[in-house]
Amino acid sequence: MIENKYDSSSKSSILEYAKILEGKSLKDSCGDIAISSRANKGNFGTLLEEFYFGYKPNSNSEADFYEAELELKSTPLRRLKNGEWVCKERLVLNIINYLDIPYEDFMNSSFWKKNKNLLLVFYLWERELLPLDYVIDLVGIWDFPQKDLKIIQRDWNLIKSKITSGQAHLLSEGDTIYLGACTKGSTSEKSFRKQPFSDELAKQRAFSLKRSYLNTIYNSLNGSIEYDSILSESELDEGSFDDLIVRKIEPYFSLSVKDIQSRLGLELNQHSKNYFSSISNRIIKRILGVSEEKFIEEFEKASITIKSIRVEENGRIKENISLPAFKFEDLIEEDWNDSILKDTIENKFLFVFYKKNAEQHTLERAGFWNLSSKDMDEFERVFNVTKEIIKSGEIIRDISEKGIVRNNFPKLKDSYLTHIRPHATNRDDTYSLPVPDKKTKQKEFTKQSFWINSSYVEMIYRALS
DNA sequence: GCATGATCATGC
DNA sequence: GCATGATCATGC
Repeated sequence: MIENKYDSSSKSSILEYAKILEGKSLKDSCGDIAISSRANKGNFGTLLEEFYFGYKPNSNSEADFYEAELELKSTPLRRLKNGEWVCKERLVLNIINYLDIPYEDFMNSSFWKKNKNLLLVFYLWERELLPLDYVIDLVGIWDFPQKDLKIIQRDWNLIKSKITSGQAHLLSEGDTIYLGACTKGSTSEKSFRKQPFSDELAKQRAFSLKRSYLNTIYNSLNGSIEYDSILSESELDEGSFDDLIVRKIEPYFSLSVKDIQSRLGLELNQHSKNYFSSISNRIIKRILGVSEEKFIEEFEKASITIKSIRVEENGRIKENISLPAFKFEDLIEEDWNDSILKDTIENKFLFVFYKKNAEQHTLERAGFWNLSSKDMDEFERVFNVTKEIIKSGEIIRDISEKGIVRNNFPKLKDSYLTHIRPHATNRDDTYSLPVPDKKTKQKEFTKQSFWINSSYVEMIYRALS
C-alpha cells in the first residue's frame, strides 16, 4: 500500500518521506489503520514501521533500510513542568552478543553496521494518549560527529574488554561516556545470559545511547541550545576522557579556594551561605574553560554531575549527599529499571575534594566515579524496601514528646551505600501518601529523599588518591 | 559522638 | 513556590 512512496535505497528519499510525519500523528498520516484493532495495541515504533514505512518489524543484524544503511528509531519526548520537551528514555540499540563481540573490531562490529546512520523520529509522549495519537515533533538523520565517534568507539571497546576479561556480569551503565550497556528485558532469571570467559551468568544488555546524549541530538537537530566543548578532537587522541579532564584540573591542586578565585578573577561573596557549592561549580567551569552561562557539551552529553565535597582536616567526610526528594505516589508506581532514582545515579560523577586546612579549603583531588554493578544492585534493594514500606502504610514508628516523628525507612546503618532522610523545608513540607499511615491515619508525610552515605563518599575519596 | 529528623538559605 | 545544597537540633 505504501510502495513507491519512497526509494528504499536512497537516504534522502527516505528522509523526505519521513519528514512528512512532522506535526502529525500516525492516525493523521495513515488514516485507515485507526480502525484496525491491532493498531490500537502495538507500540509506536512497530506501528511506524508497519503502517507508515510498510515493512514488518524485524531483528535483522542489518539496518532497517539496508541498501541506504539507515536504521529507523523512534523515541519519546516528555514534557517538563516548565513546558520544555526532553527525551524520556535512552535509545536502545542492538543486543550485545557476549559470545561474538570478543572477535569483532568496532568498524566491522554488528553495532556499527546497524547503527552507523540513524533515522530518528521524535514524538511527543503523553500518558493519556494511545501511540497512534502521539504527535511527531521532529524527524532527522543523525551522523555521529567525528569527536563523538571517538568517544563512542572507546566506550564500545571498554564494554568489549569487560566481556573479554570475563566480567560481563559487572557491566554498569556508568562505566562509559555516551554509549551505554543498558539492561534489556525483565529483571527475572530468564534475562540472564552466558558469557564466553566466565561461568557467571550476566544480565542481558543492549547498546544504548544515553538519554542525555539523545537529548543533545534532539537539541542540535533542532538547533536550539548552544554548548561549549572542553575537549578538541586532537586532544582526544592524547588520553582517556577522564584523564584529559582531570589533567586540566591538576594545576590547581593544593591551591586554596581564595587563591583559585583570584587567579581566575572570580567575584567572591564569602558571606553567602551556599558560597561553597556555587563557587566550586563556577571554579570547575572556569578551569575547564567554559563560560559560566553555557553548558559543558561533554558533560551534558554524558550527564556528568559535578559533586564538590569538603574533607575535614583529619580526612573524614561529614556530609551525606542528598538526591532530589521523591514523590511517594510516583515511587510505588515505578519499577527499578525505569525509576527516576536509577536515572539520577547511573551516570558518572566528577568528584572534586576540598580539604580543610586551618581556616580555608584547598582543592586537593578530583576524579570521575560511577556506581559499580554491585552498587546499583544495592540501590535497587533499598529502593524496593522503601517501596514496600510506602505500599504497606507502615511509615511512622513513633512520635516523641517533643513531636519528633521517627519513621521506618532504611537508615544509615542498613546499607553501606544509601539511606532515606527528610529533604524538605520543614516537617509540614509534605507529599501525599498513596496508603495512609496505619498509626496516625495521616495522608501526607514530610518529603524524603535518598542520600548517599558519607562513608561511601569517604571510600571514593580514598580511592581517588 | 553519632544517627536521625528538622530546618535554613539561596536561586531560579 | 519549589528544588537544591547545606546545616542545625534532638535523643540515644
